[in-house]
Amino acid sequence: MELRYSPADIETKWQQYWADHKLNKTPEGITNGSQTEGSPKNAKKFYALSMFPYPSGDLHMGHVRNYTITDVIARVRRMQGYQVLHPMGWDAFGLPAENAAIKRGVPPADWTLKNISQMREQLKALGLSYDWDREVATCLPNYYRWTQWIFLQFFEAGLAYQKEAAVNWDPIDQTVLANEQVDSEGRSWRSGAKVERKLLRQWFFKITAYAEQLLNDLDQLSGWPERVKTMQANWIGKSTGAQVTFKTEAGEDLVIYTTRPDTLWGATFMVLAPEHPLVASLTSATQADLIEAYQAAAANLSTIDRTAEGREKTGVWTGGYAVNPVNGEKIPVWVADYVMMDYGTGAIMAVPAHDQRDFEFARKFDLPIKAVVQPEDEAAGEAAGEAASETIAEDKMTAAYLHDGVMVHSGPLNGVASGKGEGESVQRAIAYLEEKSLGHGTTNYRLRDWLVSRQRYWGAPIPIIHCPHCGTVPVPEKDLPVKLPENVEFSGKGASPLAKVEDWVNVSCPSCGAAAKRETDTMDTFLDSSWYFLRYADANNEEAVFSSERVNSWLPVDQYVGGIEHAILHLLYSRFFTKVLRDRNLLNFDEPFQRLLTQGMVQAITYKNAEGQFIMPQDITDLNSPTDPVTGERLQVSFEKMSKSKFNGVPPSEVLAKYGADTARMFILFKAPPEKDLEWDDADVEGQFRFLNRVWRAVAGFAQSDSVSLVKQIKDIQSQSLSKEDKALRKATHTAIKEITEDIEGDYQFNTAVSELMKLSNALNDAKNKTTLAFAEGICTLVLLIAPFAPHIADELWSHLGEGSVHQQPWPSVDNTALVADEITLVVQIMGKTRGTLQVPAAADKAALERYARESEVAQRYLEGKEIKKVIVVPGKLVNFVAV
RNA sequence: GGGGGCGUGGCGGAAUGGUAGACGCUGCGGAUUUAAAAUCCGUUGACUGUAAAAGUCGUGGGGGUUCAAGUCCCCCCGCCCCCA
Repeated sequence: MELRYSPADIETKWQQYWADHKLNKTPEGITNGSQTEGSPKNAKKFYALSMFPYPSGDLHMGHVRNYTITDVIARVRRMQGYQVLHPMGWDAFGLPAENAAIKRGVPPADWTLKNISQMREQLKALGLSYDWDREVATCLPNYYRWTQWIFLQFFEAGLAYQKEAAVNWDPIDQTVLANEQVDSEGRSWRSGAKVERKLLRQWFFKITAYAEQLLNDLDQLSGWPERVKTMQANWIGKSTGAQVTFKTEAGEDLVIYTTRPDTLWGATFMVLAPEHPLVASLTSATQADLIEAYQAAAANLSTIDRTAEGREKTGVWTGGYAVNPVNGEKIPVWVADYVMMDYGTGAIMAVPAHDQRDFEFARKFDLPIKAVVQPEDEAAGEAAGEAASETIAEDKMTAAYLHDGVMVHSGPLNGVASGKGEGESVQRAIAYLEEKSLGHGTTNYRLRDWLVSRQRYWGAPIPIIHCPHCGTVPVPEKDLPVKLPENVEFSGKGASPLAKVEDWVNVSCPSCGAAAKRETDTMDTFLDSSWYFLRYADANNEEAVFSSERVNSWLPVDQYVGGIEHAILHLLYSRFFTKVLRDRNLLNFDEPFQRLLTQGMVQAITYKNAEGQFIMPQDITDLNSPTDPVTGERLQVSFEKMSKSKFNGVPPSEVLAKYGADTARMFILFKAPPEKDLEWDDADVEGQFRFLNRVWRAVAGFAQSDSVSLVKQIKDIQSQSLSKEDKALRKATHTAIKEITEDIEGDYQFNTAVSELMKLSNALNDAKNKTTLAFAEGICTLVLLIAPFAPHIADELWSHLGEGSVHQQPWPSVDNTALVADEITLVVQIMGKTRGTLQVPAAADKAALERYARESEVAQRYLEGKEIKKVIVVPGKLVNFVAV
């Protein structure tokens, strides 16, 4: 055995061994009455999953971190005797492939498949324990056939529909986007372009039908980070309130939605969205031109622009009025773009005294303000930062009054406490409205239906045929998949490239046989990724989307790992799909991902000049005191997410070539807790490499000594009969087992798990006698414990110690007798301050501990001349004297 | 404005209410070496102090609970994320 650790010599060897011996194959059950092949029925199962990557062609450090985390979990579970499903695949549809086709003329399929095989090799080089037999790629017909099939399930269930709507248009990618795919600044999640508004006929999925479930079932997700659940809840945006029917002068019903029906008596005007259907009939002849111009201007603005806080309010009076049903007051109806047609009813009553946006609008257009909530007393008014007088003076208000108080000028609500609680104003108002048949309590969601069609080529074609006679006809199941044609021209402009492929578009109607046309839009790639985790359970099924039995036995995913950027998008869509497929009786669980870990970013150091430009490190003379190569000014140093544009990317291939996969894995796990951002540091990588070298030398030294024969006797070891030193070593060994097992089974504290490996390694190196049974046990345990983290070196070392692959050995178990110490360190405190420690027998009882402490030199010194008031004895820990 | 998270040495980070800073990196000193790399040993919160000791302060700031607070409670400051 080599005394020098050389990862290049062992890593590919073991990767080949694992593949040859099918170590990572998902266990297959036995086919009999109750069990289906491929389903984990008897044993405990564990489904470990990383979010699958887009095959860009190159693995980056974020991937390495994500997959290493899941791999450690999968490997530990296997050693613990679980049946493990740990698959990998490709989120392979998407725009980069199409852009490559436009730029370089490479067919998207070729480009994608080449990238996949390249990245697959990179993944294999990391020693990730995937069952490659279950690999999926969403761009292959044997996968997207079933994506199309699922689309038809949605269609059949009435959850997929077409409608004409003002949608988000990405001018760079030349396609529409769902609301979730536009950030808070109105930019595309992919291209970063400012999205535009366009009126288009598009396909939608009725995710709003599941809004309530998607919100409520968040409670089931105890293994999810709180902030992800909060983000989803915010996105769904449930609000409760009431719909109230006003009457226009012409006698038409004008229904508004409000979360504060109790303030109805304070409504002084109304506002309609520019798109509201009643605008035309309400508009007077004199206002018509102004209104039309305003509508035209609003049509070009995105939701984000229209609702931005602090934006100057705009609006136009229609010239019309409506009647407030609770008090018969006639109030003017305005049109303004801060009211959205697709939220609530597209119409609001404006209560400027108690709504900030209404307040700003009223002040700008000099509309009346009427307060109907008054602070309960002066103190409340002052505390709230409002007018200090007992009553709010409408003419002096500088902001809407949003705090609690008492209802006034509100007919039946006068004197009632304002608020949403039991018996408070909001509930009383709803009861009143319902009693008088003026309105009713209702619930509203911010969540909108999911726009799923895209005007691009490289996606799953929507399996629909448009027939002039039969209308929208689903492609019959037997005709799936609707394959993407290959003879396509890519221009990157205008409609979907599919529209120009005549022989593909023109088909006969499956229903009546007449000449008809295929739908030329493809599906949002988020559909592909909303069910891939189900397909892994039965990845090679040619007959069905999956066997329900297999899916029900493997799912839910026990541990899902991915980036926080999918907190809403992918995770919300996947939850929605799961619920719909459950309601189609295809599976029997509510939530797809039991536990979720959102790993932090991988960052590296960047240098920025005063203009905010990133400077390449190789242009900087002295990295310890970096200055601008041109101006000589001091550069700003910070850690940012790795990227080419910031000149701080570290390609995984470089690290693998220099140190090997095991070092890369260990470094990434050790450097930071998984959910926190990780700062790349070459010196720390070096440190990990040194650590693996120490492990190698320690084990190699032992394996070459005569003591290696002791390995067979380890199972007979008994702490009781050992020397003091061996006992201590054995305690270190079993402490490591205990701590590492707990770190992994608990909150995935890989950083502390690795530090425990280091402690054990240190204890072994410090051992004076390296020929003992306790030492042999320590060495073998170290190799077993390090196996999930650094799988190659562990297998190489194990091959010199034991039989078979280390990854097929059982995870070590703690011998509690080894953890018992003969002596403990007793802390002596005086008045709560630690003054010293002493070694005492572990078996000492409270009285004995107090006696030891009292007689100790430190206590004598500190307690001299003082009176002991009280003694606190914490067994096994400390004695504290309270003395004056 | 609302919600969530965070604040600990030169750095990354550890600490069931019980010795703060585990483990690692960096720095410093030393051994080995013709020299270097590699390796090994020691040291590395601040301050006071010494021959050796020993002591004081210290987990963003201020208060509180407790024999004992990084940890629990109240107020404040700063940073990050999400939603408006």
